[in-house]
Amino acid sequence: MADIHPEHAHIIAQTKANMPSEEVLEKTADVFKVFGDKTRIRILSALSEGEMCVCCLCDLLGMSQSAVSHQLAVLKSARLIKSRREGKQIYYSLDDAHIGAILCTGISHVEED
Amino acid sequence: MADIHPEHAHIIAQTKANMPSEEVLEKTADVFKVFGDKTRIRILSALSEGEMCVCCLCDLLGMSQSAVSHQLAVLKSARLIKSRREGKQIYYSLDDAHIGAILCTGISHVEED
DNA sequence: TAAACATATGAATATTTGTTCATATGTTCA
DNA sequence: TGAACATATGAACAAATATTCATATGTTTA
Repeated sequence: MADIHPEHAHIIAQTKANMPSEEVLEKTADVFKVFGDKTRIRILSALSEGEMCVCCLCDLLGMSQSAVSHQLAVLKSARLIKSRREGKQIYYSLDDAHIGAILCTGISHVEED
Repeated sequence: MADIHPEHAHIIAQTKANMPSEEVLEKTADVFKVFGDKTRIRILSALSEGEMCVCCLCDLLGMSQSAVSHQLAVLKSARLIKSRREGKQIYYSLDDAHIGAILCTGISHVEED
């Protein structure tokens, strides 16, 4: 491993000073981690069109109810989606405008290649 | 697992029609997956201040050269960063303005809690 | 209230992934 | 050209995670 060159020391110090706290960086990574799964992205993409119940999501995704519910739980505990009960069914929707924005930015980045 | 209610069928069809292709969704998840690690977020955050060589990153992050290089390889193969050689050292920087934007959006989302 | 329905959840398994260790590659300087 | 330096990389291991299976919880309807 290389030693730090003296002339780089102040750049390191300055960069360190300008960076967000470790806590913020860790939480940010955790948010992106939740976006970083194909099933969850498909769910978020579907919900960006409007709220939807679990059975519709299962049909739309072609996945088991259990797998979908597990991922919904992950999304909800990260506060990317929220839920609403109507009778026997539970409707999910994006929690926040930020969520749709982050999703869109990511999709645009991919599509602009 | 529940059956689809007939009155939901058209919502499913319509949502499906409006969603990006499976390929785009998968690539989008892959991009976010790369953002979804604390070490890589710390690297990206540091590079958002300007280019930096590997040994500086190691010092800044307090991590081994090998661990940092492995993550730099991941970031580079996903085209989130690019590199430039100057003598013995290799300088890394963000590949694209999009990368900084996505990072900022995520950090803002976390900080606004 | 019992049965049917919609969804949630714990445990187990298989896969993915981040770090370490050892070593290879490529560059400069004496 | 050989030694020192800066970085990359393959293999191995440990930790994290997505799905399946079985079952539990909560709601409605007959």
